[in-house]
Amino acid sequence: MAATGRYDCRVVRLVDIAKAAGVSVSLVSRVLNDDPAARATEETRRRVRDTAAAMGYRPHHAARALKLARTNTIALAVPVLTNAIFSELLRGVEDEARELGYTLMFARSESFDEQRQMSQLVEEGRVDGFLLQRPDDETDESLARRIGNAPVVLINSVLPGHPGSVMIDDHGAAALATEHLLSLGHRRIGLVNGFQTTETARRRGAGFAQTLAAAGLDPELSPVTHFGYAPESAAAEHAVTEIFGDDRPKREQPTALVVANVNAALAVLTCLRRHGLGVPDDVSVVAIHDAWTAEHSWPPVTTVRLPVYEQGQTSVRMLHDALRGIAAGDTIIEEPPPILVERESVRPLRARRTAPR
Amino acid sequence: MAATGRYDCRVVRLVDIAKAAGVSVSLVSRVLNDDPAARATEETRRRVRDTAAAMGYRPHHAARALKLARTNTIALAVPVLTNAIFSELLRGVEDEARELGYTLMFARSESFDEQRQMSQLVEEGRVDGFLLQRPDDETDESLARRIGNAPVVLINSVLPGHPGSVMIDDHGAAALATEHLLSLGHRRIGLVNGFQTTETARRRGAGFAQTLAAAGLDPELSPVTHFGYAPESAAAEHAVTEIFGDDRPKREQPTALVVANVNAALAVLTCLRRHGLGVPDDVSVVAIHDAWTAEHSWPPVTTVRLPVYEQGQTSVRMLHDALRGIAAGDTIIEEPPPILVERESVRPLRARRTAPR
DNA sequence: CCATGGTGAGCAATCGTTTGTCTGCTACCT
DNA sequence: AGGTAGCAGACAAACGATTGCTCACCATGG
Repeated sequence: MAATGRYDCRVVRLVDIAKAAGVSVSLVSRVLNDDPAARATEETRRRVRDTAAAMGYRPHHAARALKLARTNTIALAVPVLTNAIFSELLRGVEDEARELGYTLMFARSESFDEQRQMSQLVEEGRVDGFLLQRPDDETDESLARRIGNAPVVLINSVLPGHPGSVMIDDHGAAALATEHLLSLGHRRIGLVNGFQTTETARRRGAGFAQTLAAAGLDPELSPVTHFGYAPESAAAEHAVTEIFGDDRPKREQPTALVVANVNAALAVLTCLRRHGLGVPDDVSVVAIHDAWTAEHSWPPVTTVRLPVYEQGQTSVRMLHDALRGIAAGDTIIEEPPPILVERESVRPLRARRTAPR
Repeated sequence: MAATGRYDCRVVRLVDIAKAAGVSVSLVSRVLNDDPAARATEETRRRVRDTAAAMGYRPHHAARALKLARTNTIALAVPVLTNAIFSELLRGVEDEARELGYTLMFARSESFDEQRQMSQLVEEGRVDGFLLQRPDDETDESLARRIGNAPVVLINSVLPGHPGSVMIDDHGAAALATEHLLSLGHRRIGLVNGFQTTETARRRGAGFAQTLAAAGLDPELSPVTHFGYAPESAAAEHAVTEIFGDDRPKREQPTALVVANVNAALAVLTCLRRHGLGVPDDVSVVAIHDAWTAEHSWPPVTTVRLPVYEQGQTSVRMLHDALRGIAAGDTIIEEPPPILVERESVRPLRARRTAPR
């Protein structure tokens, strides 16, 4: 047997099994694939299966993909991999992909650009389709071009004219966070939100605003910022400066903050401290999304946990359906519902250190 | 044109270009691949290239992989993706992979097991080889079985008998952290280390111990724990309890801690607080590896930054060499050297709140 | 006794590329 | 003028798996 390169890669092929079992290649293929057209005695089938197992046969992926025009591989493309929230999504995606027989390939959205479109993965026959979480700063036109007409399910994002988005209950999560603060007596609440261009920010902003309105509060007293979540950038600093800076009279400053993303919340904590504001003594903080980092910040952050694992599962199922020609509409994961995880970054308003009323 | 499924996937093939340009398939292939055996006039070449570009030709990956027995794809398998340190490694791997013409595929080490061996990826012809960071809790035998005889470069780990590991300067990093604390007057220093079975923990432990020994210190005063880094587990709690628990007389407790991993350091901060120990007032903390989370903890953690980006690059180059039959030995990335990033978790010993000596 | 049909299995084309070999043709040398 | 060298390009066989079709054999029924 010839070795390819320095590694002894003699792979077992159908023809090897056929020879060993004394049957034809096509019969081996049919038996191993449980093809109903396979005409063989039970004894022959067993012999084929046994020799295949004994020789350690693995179907050659490229050959099969070439013949079937199907790779049984899907890609998951997200803006950043190193994100504690993403790990939940990944678990769901991975579990469901395995369940449905897909191999999973990861990619960072950023590793694609005008040169290297994502649709290339499909055109080149590397993957059948992909799950995509849209980067915050990309225009509709650019995204549409990168997607081409490849089968795509969008995660936490939408594209006008594109069917198949999977969202979570951003509205409900923001409402739950806001209600929690309201129930503790807070009346001036700020929202540190993501970029206004993103669908999640819109939905979280709406949940926040509607909850305040339902409580009969004046939106003027509820500052909202839109600087995104990236902890490396000065996003949090901008947000905190805008809300607690000198432009705003002290007595109009919020006593509590809803931060639309737990990673951003960690940066917000640092900035609040720099501004001389204590958490929770001066400002209470609730973040949307739960992650292990929220437990290890100071103070540990109260969060709203969302069903991200289930979102991952559903995304794969939707792509699977799309690949089989079953059109899918947009989906919002509402089960299980958002849950409040109470930690130490929140305190009732009356217990504030400086101003009891 | 027939559409596969509901998506219009008419891919452009060589034969389409050949027909359009009025030449044979083989000539198109040769021209597009710059095959020196291509015999064609400059004019023909241009015509072929132009029509290929105009028709948006993408070579079909599976067909090429089948013919060439080479995928130009490598996989990166790490225990956890959601790790701020990993993002640096990933950047390096991705950049170098693109440079050398490889497509990158990610996998979590955990998604492989006795059923689904990693070597399957190679046997099935999905990837040419992979980069693997060994999970902390796997035995040599199990790992060797999962790898099979596939081309693998190990990252931050070793396997007896396996050539080709890429390490960073763990020894130097631990030494630098320890020296920093020594230079500030600390004499009783603890090490919160990873599992004793891992190579990185051994090397960091050695750097720590040698530095202390060189300073003429008694190792008995330097407690070392081996509970790993996972922030979800009780690893940090075990470590802090072992070092600062009641078993150890108060006066023998360390005044400073080297934590072998920045993620673990965040958990350690939380545990120290729970034990009533202030950082840096009662205990100074230096962590190995730098990450954005270290800036946003309380207090921000002093770290040792390591050249993880370069490690990623080198790993890909080593795998590339191995695939071309160039045997590679083990490598330690020593350039650039470890750098101390000073933040607020460290204070000179004489300035301690409680004990001036 | 012949037609029919079911059973067990093999033949051969095909997926899109690559690559060794072959075929004309022109031009040049002697 | 005949032989040959060199050039432009086509032909065809792979790579490994899938699948429609064919084929031989045997039993059964009319």
